[in-house]
Order: sequence, then C-alpha cells, then structure tokens
Amino acid sequence: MVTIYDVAKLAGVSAATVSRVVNGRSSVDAGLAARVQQAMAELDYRPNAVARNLRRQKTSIWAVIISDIGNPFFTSLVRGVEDVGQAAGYSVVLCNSDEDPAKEARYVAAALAEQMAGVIISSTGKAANLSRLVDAGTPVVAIDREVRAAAVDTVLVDNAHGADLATSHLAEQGYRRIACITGPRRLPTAQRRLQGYRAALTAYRLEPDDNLVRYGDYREEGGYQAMASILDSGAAPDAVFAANNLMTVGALECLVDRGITVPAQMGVVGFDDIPWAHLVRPSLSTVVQPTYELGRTAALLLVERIAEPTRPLSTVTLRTELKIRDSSAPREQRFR
Amino acid sequence: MVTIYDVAKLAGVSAATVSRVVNGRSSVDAGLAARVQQAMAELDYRPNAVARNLRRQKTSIWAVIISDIGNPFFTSLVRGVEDVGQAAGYSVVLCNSDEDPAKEARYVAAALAEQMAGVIISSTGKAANLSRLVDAGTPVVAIDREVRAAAVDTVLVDNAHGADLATSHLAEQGYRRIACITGPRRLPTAQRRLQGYRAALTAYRLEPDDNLVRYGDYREEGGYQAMASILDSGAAPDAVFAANNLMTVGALECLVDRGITVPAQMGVVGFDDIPWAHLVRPSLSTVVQPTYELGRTAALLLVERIAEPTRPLSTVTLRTELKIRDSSAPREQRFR
DNA sequence: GACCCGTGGTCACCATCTACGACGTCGCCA
DNA sequence: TGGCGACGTCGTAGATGGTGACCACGGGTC
Repeated sequence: MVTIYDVAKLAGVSAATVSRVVNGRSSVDAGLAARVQQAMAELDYRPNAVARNLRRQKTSIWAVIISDIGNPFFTSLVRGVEDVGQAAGYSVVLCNSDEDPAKEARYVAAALAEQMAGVIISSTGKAANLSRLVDAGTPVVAIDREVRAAAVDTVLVDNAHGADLATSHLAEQGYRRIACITGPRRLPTAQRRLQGYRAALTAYRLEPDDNLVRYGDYREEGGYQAMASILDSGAAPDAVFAANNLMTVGALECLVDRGITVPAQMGVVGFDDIPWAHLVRPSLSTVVQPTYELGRTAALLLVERIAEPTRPLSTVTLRTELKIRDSSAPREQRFR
Repeated sequence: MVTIYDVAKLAGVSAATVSRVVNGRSSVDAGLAARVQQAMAELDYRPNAVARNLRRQKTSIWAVIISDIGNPFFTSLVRGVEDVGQAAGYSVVLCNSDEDPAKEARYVAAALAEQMAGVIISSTGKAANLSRLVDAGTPVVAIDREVRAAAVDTVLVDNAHGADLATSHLAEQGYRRIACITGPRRLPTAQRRLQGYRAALTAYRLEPDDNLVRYGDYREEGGYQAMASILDSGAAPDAVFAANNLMTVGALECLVDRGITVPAQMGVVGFDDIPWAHLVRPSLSTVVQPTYELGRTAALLLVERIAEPTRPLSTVTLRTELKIRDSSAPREQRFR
C-alpha cells in the first residue's frame, strides 16, 4: 500500500505537506503542491480512508437501513437518497434488515462501529436501535416509519389520509362491505392506515366489522393469507383495501385462486404502487407515494442535521395521491 | 466515545487484556475476564471498528456493487449473498452503480479506500475498475457479467443456452418471425443471449433478419423503444424474445399501447423472471434464473478466495430454466 | 536448579491529520 | 539601513483506538 510517507519522500517534503495538498485545507506553495501532485500520480497514491476516518473520527459514508430489499418501494427511495448524498460528497450504502430487529441491530452496530457519517433508517420498530445511534451522536433520519420513543428527524407520508382516500374512493364507487388488510400491529404505518380506513367508514356511515380487518406482514404471503382468512370468515366483503403493495399482490393472487373476479366481484385498492401496476389485469388502483421525494427529503434533512447537530427536530410529511385504475371500477354500473 | 482504555482502567487491567477478552484470541484468567466483561457492560463499550480495521489492515464488510437496484433480479441475489456473508461473520452493504461506469468507479474507489474485506460486483463492463481491486489484493467475485480482461472468480448463468431455450420454444410453438431485443452491445450477457437466439433460429431453419434485432438498455424504457422500432421497421414479427425482465415489461407496454394482443398477435418470452409475472395478463413466459443461488454461490467463492488468495480462478455457470406461461401459447391453435 | 507454560503488561505500529512552533521573507518605521 | 513585527509556509510531534509481538514474572515440574 502506498502511504502518505512514500509520496512525501518522493516529493521531498513532509507528510504533513502532502496531507495539506490532498485536503486543500491549508495553503501550500504552488511549486511544492505541483511536485506533490506529480508524486501522487506517479505512485498512484490513494489516501487510506480507514486511517483518515480514525483520525477525523468520522467517515464519509451514509448507511441506508431498509426493511425489505424486495419491496420496490425502497428502490426509488434509495435513488433519492443517493442523488442528494453523492452531490454532498457522501457514498451511500444499503443495508437490508428484512424486517428482522436482530438484523437491524447488527447493521446499527456496524454503522456505529464504522462511524458512519449518517444513517437513514426505515425501522422495524425497535426504538432502542435508533436511540443507540442518537446517543452516540450519529446523525439519523427515520424514514417511512416514525419511532416515537426516539428523538430523530423523520420523513413520513400522510398514511391515514392516504388510507382514507383509498377507502372513501371505494365507498364512493358503491362498495359497502370494505375489508382492510393492514400491516404488523407494531408498525405505526399499519396503525395509521387502519385509522384512515376506519375514518372513511365512519364518514360514509358504513358499519365497521372486525371480521373485515386483518393484520398482515407487509409481504405477499401475508396478503394472501389475510385475504383467504377474510373470505373464509364469512364476512362477505365486496371490496378490499390492502395497506401495502406486496400484500395487495398477495390478496390478488388469492382472489385469482378462488376464482373471484376483480372488480366485478371484489373491488381492490392498494397502498403504495407496484411497478407494472398497469400491466396487471385488471390494472390496480393504488395510493401512490412520492418515493423518490421521500428519499430526497430524508437525505436533505440528514445533510442539515450533520451541519447543525443541535437544530430542533423536524418531521416532514409528504402527500400521497390516489391513482384510480380498473380494480376499483364503480360497483353501480354492474349491480344497481 | 468509550475506548478500550476506559474499560481497562475500570477493570484494573491493561488495554491489551481487554483486547484479548474482546477477541478471545489468547487465554485470559476467568476472573479477570469476568471483571472486564462487567466493565464493558457498565460502560456500554463498543469496539471502534475503524481503529481495528486500521490496525488489522482489513475490515469485516463486503460490498456488493450492483448495476440497477430497480431490477428485482438483484434483490434475491443480494439475499443469497447476505445469508452466506452473515454466517461467515461479514456485514454486507449494497452499492448501486445504476449502469454508470463513473458511479461504479466511485464505489470501487470507496471499497478500496475503506479496505473492504471483499467485493461482489455486477460490472458495467469497465475492466479497469475490477483490475484496480484485484491489483490492490481485494478479493473480488464477478457476478452475472463476466469481465474477460480481469482475473477474477466469476458466477454466471448459461445465457446463450437460456436464450436458445426461449427462442426454440417460440419456434416450436409455431412462431416464424421471431424478434430479439437484447441488451447493450458492451455487455457480455447481451451478446450471449443474442448468440443463443441466433443459434435457435439456425436450428429451426428460420431466416435471420437484422430488422428483427435491437439493442436495448436493459430498462423498461429501452424495451418500449426497441419494440416500437421493430414494429415501425415493417419487419412484421409474430413473436419477440426480450433479453431481460425490465425490457420485457417495456415491450409489453408498447404492445398494449399499439393494441397488439399477446399471444394471439405476438408471442412473448422474456429472460429473467419478474415478480408477479403470473398476475400480468397474459401471464409471462420467461427464462428463470436461479438468482438466490447466484448470490449464494458468489458469496461462497468469495469466502474461499479470502481464505486462500492464491487459489486458481474459477468460473461457475448455473442453469437457467424456461417457465412456460400464457404469453407464448401455441400459434397453430389459432392460425393453422 | 533449569525449564516450561500460563498470564498479563509494555510498546511499537497501523496511516492520517493538525496544533504548534520555527524559519524566512517582506514591509514598515525609525 | 537596520530592526522588528507580521504573515505565509512547512516540519515536528503527538493524537486517534486497537492489536499483537515480545518480554517479564511466577509457579509448577522434572
């Protein structure tokens, strides 16, 4: 490995001068600087980031800890983070916790041990993981999922409102027995989306029925199971609102398997878009989240938090939007 | 930050002893070890990985550099890498090059500077990036895409064979004017898949026609454009083989927009599965790659390479499999 | 009494950064 | 013109946290 001393020796200066040239922090005589530059080029010198990190007590890497790499929700979110991060001089690496608090804890520990410059995290819900970062002084931004017990900047979408939109839309289309498949109980997004669903029922004077509600796991399998369970319960839904994209897919699969046609026999609206939603037949109505913007916003917050660690906490809530496609076609056209 | 010295002072031992307890390398008296453990717990001591990395001259992190985080192909591949990596004591972080050699170079530079323990990379094609890693002694495994000019272990799928399978299948189903949308010219996977397509044409005595071939960008947009271009050229295809999943989706969209029905007017087979392929109507026939296994195999090779840096290079080629669904239904049923 | 082994401390080292001080030059003023 | 202060530039030295080679010590064994 070529070190700063090798460069210094070749250029006939001290290591400190080479360091100054590399970092451009302090003024160095132009002639000397040129000699150093040449020596660096000649030796193909690359500063050792590990040593630099140790000395500076921080790195120039951000960790983005996401809860499910298989969920396309995160891909454009990550792009948003990356674009801002790169522009600000950071490398962005991704860690996949797979909804497993233990795996999340591992990555949090790694981020701490490696002294990452910042962390953006979609938490599995364990506040302790976040607090550990905050206590160590690592700048953190929570994304998609708020963590009440931890004092961190947060970027959310208006989950309740989006769910309300979706459910209201179904109600307006004439559906009367609207089921809801929400996410894991412990996740605030699941709670909020359920709230929004219930608010819409109330607004449209539809009878709430616990037999129409299930808690899934935010994955395809869970959506399938929940849909099957609702159907088997005899609750006789005529529509379903699924609280995330993968569960919507799972629910659809279940409906296909049971020979239930959408939307003729069952209206469907999902929360969060899926790629190729328009290729799926029938095309899926969904609550669309501004995923890229979510990532961007989180990254901007992180930049600000790094620049000013003591600034007051902020929570940014972004708007969702209902995208109406075929799976929630008006019921009255067929049955009234 | 709690350092090893703080722990040492509290436990009344030297820092070296604490280090020994932490790493369990050398024998330490049980009583002392217990005191050290207690002191560590009391202070919530976490070893500084940066300092350790500097001293040891390597980290315990793997970087997986992928070319498109939006492509679901990579998600299960990454899971395969992670499962093996975690088991072997490594943390796995993801870097997204977005098919941009400059971004790839950035991440390679970061992996070098941070002295990553190993790198698994799906290269954009710039051999220089790989060689830089190899020259610096970083263990590297190329995945999905071979890089001829670089001396690295490689894990591939039988691209030509898979493309041959897909094209032959279309031919057997009675399609005669089979188009091909392959990937960027510079990528070996694109070349191999085109080879396989041509081999199948030859085998079935179908006339090759350059008007039926396009080079896309492995993204949705490129698939759309390529499909449109083929249709506009007057080449009159009756089927199309698209050389990756996202381009297949793009091609389908184009067909939908033009009112061309699949498979009645156009048979379609894609390379690499997409999630929810069975929900898309018509359901998509695809060449399925063993993505999880790809990741797993690459990770295992990396482990071996780390253990034995001088072992001879190996290339593992995994089998693909044709999954027949509705988009390639027999042509003769309708037209003969 | 010599040797060995288990145990634990000392110290050099990893590559880089930076506070501090030294040195030289320049300008200003007497 | 000489002296002094200011400033720019550069080197020295210590610091960053942890590791491991080496050494010292003490007790046991032959």
